[in-house]
Amino acid sequence: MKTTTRREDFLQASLQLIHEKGFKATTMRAIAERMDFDVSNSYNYITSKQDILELFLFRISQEFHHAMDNILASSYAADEKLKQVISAHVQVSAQKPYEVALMVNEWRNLKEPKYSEYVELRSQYERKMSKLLRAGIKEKVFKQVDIKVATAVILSSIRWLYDAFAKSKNTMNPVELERQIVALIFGGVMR
Amino acid sequence: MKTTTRREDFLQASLQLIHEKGFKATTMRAIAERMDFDVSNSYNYITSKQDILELFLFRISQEFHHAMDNILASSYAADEKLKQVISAHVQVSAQKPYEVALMVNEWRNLKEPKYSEYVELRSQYERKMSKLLRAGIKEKVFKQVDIKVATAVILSSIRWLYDAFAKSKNTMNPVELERQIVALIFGGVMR
DNA sequence: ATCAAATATAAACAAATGTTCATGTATAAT
DNA sequence: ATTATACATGAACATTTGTTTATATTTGAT
Repeated sequence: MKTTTRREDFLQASLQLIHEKGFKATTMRAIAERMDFDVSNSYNYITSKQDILELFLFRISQEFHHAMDNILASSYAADEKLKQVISAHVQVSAQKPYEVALMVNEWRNLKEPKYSEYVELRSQYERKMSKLLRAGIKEKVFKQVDIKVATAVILSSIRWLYDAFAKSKNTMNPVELERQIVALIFGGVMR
Repeated sequence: MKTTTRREDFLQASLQLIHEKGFKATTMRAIAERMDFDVSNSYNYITSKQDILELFLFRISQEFHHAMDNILASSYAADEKLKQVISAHVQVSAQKPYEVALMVNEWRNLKEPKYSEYVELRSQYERKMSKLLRAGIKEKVFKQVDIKVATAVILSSIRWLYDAFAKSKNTMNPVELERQIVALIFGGVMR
């Protein structure tokens, strides 16, 4: 079977390099060099450098949205939903740390109109999280916290995950990690 | 009195622009244009573009370290210390949101040896937070959480603050914000 | 009024960068 | 064997970018 590997290899090399150096600092020549061919050949696989970024960013964003949508549409209680959202973040961060890294660090490098599109997706995701929290408060499973603050705190508190997995893919146990994080977000640090 | 305003104006314009566009995307010409003078004149105030970044980054980093050190050296209990660390983050983020933004987003653009220096400062800060948490667990005021995870979660959960203040300098009330965040980190979301 | 420091301009530079074009070679299906 | 498709090369391009150099003007203290 032909897995059209060449293009995928190129994209993986790009992803790796962008993660290492940042999007702006990653030159087309550097990617080509890592693939052991000339710069110009890169344009047989993509039509512009921006393409690479857009490709990864919108794909991984969609993945998060899908997970979130399925969880919200379930009949679980709000606390179980929140647990599952956290679980999804841990799992995606574990399986695709470099893509998540782009989501955290490189989305600013998108150009219009993709930039605005992406910012909107990001806002939508935040709104979905807010919705979950609001429901949980109404269900009386969550405290009466400020929704905006809680949304920011919770989403922000899991944004470092990709870094832990990017550094050590094997040593980390996603299941135990999830347990720890859920414990903290649910119950805080105080005894 | 002479407030040597010219250089400071230049640096403020730089900071503003870097916050807007990112360090790499901010050109010396763009800064000069905002100051209404020629590019070359910029080099009467700095010796290189890197200088600008280093200047802001190490200055603000020191500010956080100072605050943390004073808190750790106090005789407060661990939970009160943690509260004060959070308070310091809120205040610095409120007063210098653009500098904090650089700390979050642009430190990767430092070049060696400053890059390694900065990464070390960052690690030190994390270690100080871990120390605080470890003490709190021993004092039995904190739960027996995983120190590494708790450090990452807590520090990460307050990294968005600068953004809230950069967007709306006046509408945000730092005191109330601090209260909300402390409540979440101390007690979690569950009722 | 003089003189030094601060502030500004104009021109030029070397290097880096994304991208294109014309062309060539390997591969696999017909 | 022919042909279409995938994969590759080399040269060249127009811009952009950080920085330097030489020189001028403004400003404030003496």
